[in-house]
Amino acid sequence: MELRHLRYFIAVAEERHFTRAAERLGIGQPPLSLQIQQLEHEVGGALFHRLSRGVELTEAGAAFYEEARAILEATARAKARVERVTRGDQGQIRVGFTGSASFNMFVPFSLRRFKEHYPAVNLSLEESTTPRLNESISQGRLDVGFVRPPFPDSDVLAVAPLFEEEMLIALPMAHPLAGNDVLTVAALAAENFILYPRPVGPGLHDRIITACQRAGFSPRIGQEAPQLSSTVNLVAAGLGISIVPASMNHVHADSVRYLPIAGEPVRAPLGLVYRKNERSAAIRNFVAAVRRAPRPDGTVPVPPAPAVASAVDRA
Amino acid sequence: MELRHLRYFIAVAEERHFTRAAERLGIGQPPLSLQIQQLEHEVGGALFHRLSRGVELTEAGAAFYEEARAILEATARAKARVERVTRGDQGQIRVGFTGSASFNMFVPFSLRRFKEHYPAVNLSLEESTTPRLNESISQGRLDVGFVRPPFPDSDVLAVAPLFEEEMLIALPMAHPLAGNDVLTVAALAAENFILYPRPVGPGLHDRIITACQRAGFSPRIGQEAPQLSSTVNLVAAGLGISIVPASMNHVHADSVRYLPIAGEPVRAPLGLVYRKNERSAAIRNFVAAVRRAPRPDGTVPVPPAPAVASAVDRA
DNA sequence: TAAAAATACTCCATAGGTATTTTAT
DNA sequence: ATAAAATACCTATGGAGTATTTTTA
Repeated sequence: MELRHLRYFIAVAEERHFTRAAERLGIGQPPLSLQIQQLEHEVGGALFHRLSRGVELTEAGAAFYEEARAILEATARAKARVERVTRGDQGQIRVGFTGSASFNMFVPFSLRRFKEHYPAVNLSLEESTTPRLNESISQGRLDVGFVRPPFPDSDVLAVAPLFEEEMLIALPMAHPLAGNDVLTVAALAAENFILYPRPVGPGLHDRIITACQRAGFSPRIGQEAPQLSSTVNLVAAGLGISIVPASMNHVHADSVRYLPIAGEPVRAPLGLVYRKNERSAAIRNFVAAVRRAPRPDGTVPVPPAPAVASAVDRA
Repeated sequence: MELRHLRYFIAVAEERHFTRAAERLGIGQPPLSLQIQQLEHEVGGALFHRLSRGVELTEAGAAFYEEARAILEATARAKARVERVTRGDQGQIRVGFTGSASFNMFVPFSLRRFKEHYPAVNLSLEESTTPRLNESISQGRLDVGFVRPPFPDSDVLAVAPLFEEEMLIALPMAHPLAGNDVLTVAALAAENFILYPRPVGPGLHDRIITACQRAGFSPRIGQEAPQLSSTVNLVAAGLGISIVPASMNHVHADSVRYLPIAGEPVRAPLGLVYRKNERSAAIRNFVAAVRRAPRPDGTVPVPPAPAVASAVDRA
């Protein structure tokens, strides 16, 4: 059986007339008769009663008509679905992000923008650390990730650097230094730093350590936080100070004072990681849409110096 | 697009290998490649990623695979359904019966027997008068009918006479004649008869009138009942007497006395009406099953004299 | 470089066309 | 008697076979 048989059968069933059905199909009546005979032989029963003025459906034919219609409609649906998935209008994207990225409104805003353009694409979200996200994406458990440095230099992963935001010094409101408008990093030499373990976010961790060492001291870790988002909670509780991305400055805004760093700024880049050889149009559309999304105020659009130009953004 | 494309696509999708899929399909690899290319062109998107070691499904291909499987399964189902309907194992039969037929257990018993043999056939039931049933069946609103005489002599209708049951005299328990074991029709000459209008059931009506006239009188109609089933109710209420099929003798058994007729018996035939040129296997099976069904006790199996042998039972 | 898919071509099975016969009312 | 489907026969599209080249990792 072929779909041709179903198309021909439906024409005859609807015209109740072989000759008219043949005209409608743009073929002759004899080949149509033959195809219907083939079909009747294959399904094992007569589909039409031959009358002197045309034909009528048998009981079996009436049953077959419903099925045949449904089958042809299913093929049209299948075709349309391939087209949509191919264009990227339909599909599934598994999006990962680090805790610190989720505080920057760029992430939810760019997700929303994408959803507006591609409403039939399903986005599933997952939060993890930058190293775990890179691992998940290269292994195919996730498709894209909003990550912090270090950006992976791998055969399978590509990174679109999105922007860099300033990092701010976070102090308890009651802290003696909280009255200043700006602070040098050097002024923090005697403070207790609150930091998360380096593997959780090696990029920002290293930038903080480096900034301190440039200022002439090694930061004293007063308390380790499980991850970036909880450092601010510990600062608010008065357990120490920290240096965090500017986008966190709305967290505990009443009990934590966020001060700009005087002199050499410390910056927190944000990047979008994806697979270099990704073929899903939906995912490619997503990457393109995020790259085009407007950057938040007060961020540096393109990475100025330390970007690894080679491995980045080649897909 | 043809089902061939779907069959080939599914083979490649499952083997993830053109050459192996071609072997499985019993064709060569080049024609398979061509068919898949045609399919990809028609659906407007790539269905496979060509790798150095075989192929893998694209996102669109994975979506198409589900649809293709469903379509092939639907064709198999459609085929099976035609076979079942053709064999008469599946279908719909609209069964009519007169009120008096429904009192004879033969009707529900033969319906149940049929249902046991053909559980997938749907029986819909409808009660009406014999003339209306004949009309409905010849016009295609019903398929078969358990009817009383007169059996139709028509170009489109056939009748299978099933059996004849005795008719009994029904008297109120308090009636002076109720003490007898049998009664002649002549003994009823002075009674008030309860009868339904002739058009409702002309066959039994005429038999009662004829029996009375043979006994030398015209029955006096004391009360007209709307239909046969309600005559017994009126007899039970003491409004008169009647002559009814023996199968009604369990109705109002406490307040109505049913007496055999002495001498020439009055009989009530039951027949199954259907369309002579019926092609539905389910309906033909139904007619055959009912004809074969065992007759109730105390009935005359075949019609002895007045059957119209010509028009009956030719389908 | 090796495995496998894509081309290039040839062939033939069969869908479709034309002419005619058979069937059903 | 007539409309319409079936049959007979012919044509040609395109599915499938064989040989070879190109592609991909």
